[in-house]
Amino acid sequence: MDIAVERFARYGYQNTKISDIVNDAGVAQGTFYWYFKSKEAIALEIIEAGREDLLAVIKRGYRTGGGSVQEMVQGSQRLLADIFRFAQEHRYFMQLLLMDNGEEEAIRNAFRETRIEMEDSFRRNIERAVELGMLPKSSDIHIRAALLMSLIEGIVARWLFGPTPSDSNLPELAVDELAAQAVHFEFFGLLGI
Amino acid sequence: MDIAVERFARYGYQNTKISDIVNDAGVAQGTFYWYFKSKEAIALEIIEAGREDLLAVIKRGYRTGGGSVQEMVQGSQRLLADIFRFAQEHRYFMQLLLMDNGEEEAIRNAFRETRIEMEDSFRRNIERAVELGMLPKSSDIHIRAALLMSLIEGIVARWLFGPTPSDSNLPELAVDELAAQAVHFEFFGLLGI
Amino acid sequence: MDIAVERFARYGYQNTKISDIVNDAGVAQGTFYWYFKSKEAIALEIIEAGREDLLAVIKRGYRTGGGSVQEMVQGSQRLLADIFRFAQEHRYFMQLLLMDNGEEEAIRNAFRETRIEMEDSFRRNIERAVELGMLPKSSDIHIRAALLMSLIEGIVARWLFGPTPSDSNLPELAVDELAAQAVHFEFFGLLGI
Amino acid sequence: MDIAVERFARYGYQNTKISDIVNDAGVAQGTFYWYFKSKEAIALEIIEAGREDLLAVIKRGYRTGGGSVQEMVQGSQRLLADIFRFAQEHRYFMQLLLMDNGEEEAIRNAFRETRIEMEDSFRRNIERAVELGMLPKSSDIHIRAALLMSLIEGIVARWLFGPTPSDSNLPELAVDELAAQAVHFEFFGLLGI
DNA sequence: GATGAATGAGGCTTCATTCAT
DNA sequence: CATGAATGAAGCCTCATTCAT
Repeated sequence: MDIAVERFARYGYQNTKISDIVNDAGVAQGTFYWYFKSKEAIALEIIEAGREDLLAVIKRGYRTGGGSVQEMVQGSQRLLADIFRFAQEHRYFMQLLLMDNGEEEAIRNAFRETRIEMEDSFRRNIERAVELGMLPKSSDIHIRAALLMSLIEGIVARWLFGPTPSDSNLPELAVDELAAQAVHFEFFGLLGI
Repeated sequence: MDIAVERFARYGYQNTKISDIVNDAGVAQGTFYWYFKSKEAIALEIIEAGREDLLAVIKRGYRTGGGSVQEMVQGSQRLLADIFRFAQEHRYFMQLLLMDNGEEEAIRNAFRETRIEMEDSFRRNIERAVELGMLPKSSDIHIRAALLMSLIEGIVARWLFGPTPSDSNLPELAVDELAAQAVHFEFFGLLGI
Repeated sequence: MDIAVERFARYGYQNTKISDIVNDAGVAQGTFYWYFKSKEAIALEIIEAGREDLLAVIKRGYRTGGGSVQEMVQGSQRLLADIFRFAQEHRYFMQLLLMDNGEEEAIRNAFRETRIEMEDSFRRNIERAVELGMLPKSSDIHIRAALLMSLIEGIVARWLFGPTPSDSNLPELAVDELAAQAVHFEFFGLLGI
Repeated sequence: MDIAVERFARYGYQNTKISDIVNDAGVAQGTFYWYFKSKEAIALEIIEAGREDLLAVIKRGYRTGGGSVQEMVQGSQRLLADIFRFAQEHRYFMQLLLMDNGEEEAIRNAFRETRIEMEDSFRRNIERAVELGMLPKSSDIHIRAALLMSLIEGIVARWLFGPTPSDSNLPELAVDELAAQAVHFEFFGLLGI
């Protein structure tokens, strides 16, 4: 699965031949089919495993127990840092999750659902913060969650998978710096102090 | 090209057969090759045409001639509205641009460059605003541009191509409402008044 | 289709590779799929064509307009001779029809139905003869038809496709001789005059 | 072997995987190869066992010690009944014997030889009856045997393995009734009293 | 310009058989 | 005797591209 996820991310699902995977793995073609029902099956297993790990990270990051705005911002920054760290450690999975709007129905859906669950977590987070009076009420919580999720997806994709202009230091940013910048934008926007 | 871009967007590049395109077009298979050198060639032509149109919209939107913060915000909102309108009218091209990180090297690069140019436009916009003292100085302009671009890409993708939760009214939002929400988040973040 | 039917009959459906057929035909592998949807499809087309021809022969052979027993026997002999001649001229199709209780569901059914139609024709023939008083009434017309059909199938299979003992002259028998022998057994049995 | 013969008969030799057989048997794949050299080997063993049993039945049935025509008919009916009973009790083997003109050379030949031996037994029977003056002389004893064998094969196949028209009572016939009908046709034909 | 038949390389999957334990 | 993981050859089918007309 490690070999497969890397190849899927680097060269694409369709461009990855079973023969590539088994060659890398040093086993025979038939051996693949002892462990996986099909090419699609291994992709779905990869997604499922990644999904669980990622959602666990997000779930663990929820420590919104009320408190000051500053504490909320710090909490958010911690969560983003966790997510970014996860992305760094599972870069091939994240590349697929963020960038592969693949051509295979089932696979696309599996990724899609993972992202929906992720966005949902953020939405619940925002909701709670609104209830606690830490964030202003807004007509559509969903749009805020969508904007936040867009932010995270986009910034991670650019951070890890480029491309970035040559004079940008984004790729070299440490996890905590990136989280600081992102969370700042998240709460204060371009105009924020 | 209209037929092809729709099929590419709906079913994917690899899942679109030349025979599908020509069937829809009502011509023979060989005819395709009179007009396009290859399957890749038509994709690249599609991208090139879309790229020009899109960048023209963005270029036209630049009317930042200094002024108050409010004017800047209004200008930005106008630009976003223009972009959203373009996306609405060229939904298949936008779907490919935003969601197809395809498997074909050349095609992926063509999309990628278009997005880089787009992001670059935003970066220059921000730079100018900083120079004019309308936005606070920041260590990395690129990151701000990346965050802004992420915002726009993510929100357009969700707005037009879903999926969105059933209780979200995002898909029904009018161009101007969406632009208002996005620009508000852009400048003030979640906490913004 | 001629090439395919021969290979199917000689070596079996499963043992016949598409590459065998196209090699014999002197065309490329892909060309096969321009004319036939699949390997199964060509088999079904072969069966359909053979079925129509065969049933046409049987239908044409019905000239039972009443008359003496001798005329009935002669009519039956003519019909059998027609069938045997057809079998001789379509030996590969007949070999499949009579001997291939193949492994492919759809193909087996297609052959099966053809044989059912054939047996049905014989049953109607017998029925008419009984109505005309030319044959004794019998509890089960179906069994008589089954016995008659068995006779024809078995004798044709042995005549054309062997194996026969070395001292049997069955394979060398002319169509009319074979028909005479078969019809004699049909009407009079082993004890018949 | 019981499991294998059933699967071979129901789904075909080629459609039966070794893994199917061992799964049904509740043993491991490798175990199969401790008992049988190959897939073909088990098929040949199945055929050999069935062949011996079947020929024993036929041999036992020979009690033609001269006598009246009526006694001859009764003897024949007893033999057919024995064969039909055997077929009923070994339906999967019989299905293969009668209907599987399989694709595997060796297997096809093994079945073929069994049927030749069977037909040979009938031929010797007829010969003796002719010598004893109980049956009329005929130019070709082989053809008579072939016709008789065809009769038996065809009627057993239809009786046990269908298909039969819905208004036929053939499938419900008891062994003795079937034997009576068949032997009647055998000796007297369609016209026989 | 247009047609559509022909090409052929390439990939996923199956499954009988082997073999180390 | 038994296990079950591993092997790898083989075949059906797809589809971008070509080309004679």
